[in-house]
Amino acid sequence: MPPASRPLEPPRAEREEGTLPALPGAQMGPVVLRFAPFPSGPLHIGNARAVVVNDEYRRRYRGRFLLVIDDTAGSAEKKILPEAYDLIREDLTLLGVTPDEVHYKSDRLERHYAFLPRLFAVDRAYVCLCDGPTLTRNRRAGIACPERDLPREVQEERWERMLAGGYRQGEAVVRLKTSMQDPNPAFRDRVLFRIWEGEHPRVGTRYRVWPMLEFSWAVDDVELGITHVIRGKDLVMEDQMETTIWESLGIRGPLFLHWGLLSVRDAKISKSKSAAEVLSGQYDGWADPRTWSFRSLVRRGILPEAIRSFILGFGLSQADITVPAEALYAENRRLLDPVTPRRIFVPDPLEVVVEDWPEDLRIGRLANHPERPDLGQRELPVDGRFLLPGEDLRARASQEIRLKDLANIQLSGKPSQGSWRARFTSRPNKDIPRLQWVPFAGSVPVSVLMVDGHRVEGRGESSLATGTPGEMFQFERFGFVRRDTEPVPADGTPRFVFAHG
RNA sequence: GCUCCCGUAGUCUAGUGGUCAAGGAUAGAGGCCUCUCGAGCCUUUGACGCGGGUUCAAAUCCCGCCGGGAGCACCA
Repeated sequence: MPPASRPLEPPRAEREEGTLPALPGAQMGPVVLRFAPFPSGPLHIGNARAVVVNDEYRRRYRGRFLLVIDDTAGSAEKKILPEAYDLIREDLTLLGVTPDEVHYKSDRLERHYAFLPRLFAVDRAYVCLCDGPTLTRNRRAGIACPERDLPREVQEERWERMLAGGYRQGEAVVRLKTSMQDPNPAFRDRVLFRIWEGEHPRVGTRYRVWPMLEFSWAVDDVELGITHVIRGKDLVMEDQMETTIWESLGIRGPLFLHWGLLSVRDAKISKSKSAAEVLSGQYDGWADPRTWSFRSLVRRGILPEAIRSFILGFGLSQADITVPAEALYAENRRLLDPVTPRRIFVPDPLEVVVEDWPEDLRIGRLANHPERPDLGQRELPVDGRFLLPGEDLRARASQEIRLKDLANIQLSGKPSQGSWRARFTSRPNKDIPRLQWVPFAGSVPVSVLMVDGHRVEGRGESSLATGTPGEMFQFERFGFVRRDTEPVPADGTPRFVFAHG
């Protein structure tokens, strides 16, 4: 009968609830949320908030969660990456989020086209024939475009001509009539449609007139029945645009809610840089830890549940925040620690020979978990020759140290001929530095991929040689690791990925 | 510069006029543990940006200031 131990199930699922405020005007059932990524790469930690918060509200209100791939034409700086369509869907699955519906912006152009005449009808849109620089200059100066007040018939005719290919890229745009005197220069007669003659990865060259984000959403949020748009406050001007459009038509749209900017201090979230490094082969694919993609986090053994509670802990505050990755690790550690077996890994191993090793001490018994006797133990044969972590060894060159769970030894200064000498002192536990060890004979090479992309090589206990990809261990005095799902290299060295300490 | 947003401990967050001499998490410090100087457990340090007002009473409401951030694209 094992003594009292921790519960088997990961603790504190209950902590998850209650951190997000109630959704204004929401009722059970009819709530419809959306997550709308631009397909330029896989989802990364920066998208986590949008996914988790919207999904959380879906769960709470038993509503619907729509994935709307925001794949309008983009720009030179923001290019669609064709494979991102699949990557994004896989990443949602990784997080345990299943969209109720999936839509593609690029499938909806006809709807956007069909909507625009409603704005002509209320005299709130016009076709502007200024070139780009002129448009910008006039906007800044508050000067109206000469085409602005041409009659509706002319606007509609020019619109038809745009659709028919009568203008080249850059020659015409459709603009919303707000006011050229609006105090916010950015808000003066923003562009609704522009011409783009490139080839789209999904719809090819079928369309040449593309809506801007704000207009497409003014249409889609209403047509898709979105009730709440919850996203970062960097998009507030888009709210204003949508609202302006709806008000001019007497349409009632969804409610907008925002959170402030979240940056993870230790994660350089440069999506474009990551993409470049991945595509050039500098990085180890989209799951390279340096990308901070969802898949890289999962590869490291960060549980979706940890990402969830990490995010939900921020609530919906509009303050801009910078959090250390440690906060995410703390969530993960809390879930992992109670259930994760311990193993021995010795980084940068150095040989230590204990010359007077006792004859009768031939087996080391190590608990698989310090607080879970029910998880059993394993036995390691010992003979006086060990591998110890180099860094610790050098720092304790002539001290007495404890081989954790085994015996105490006195190190005798500097190494000779590549190995260190030591004398056996005693067996019982002692309050001296405790180091992890592995028998010199019967250990295996182990490689651990760290967050910065470098590998720590070392030796581990022999049981690490084989196992199931994805299994988690805590390497004592090293950190939590996950057996890599990438193929084992030709030399057979088992590979792990470092999660955190 | 203009528009908008935000300001509770090192960091993140709870708090919507009294029950707050401000709660939690994480980090820090100290201790514990038949044994992780990197896990765990316990204890502990530490905060309402500043100045005015309103009120019997303000972290909570109002004004000003200071500080921080975002946006200002024919990108999303």
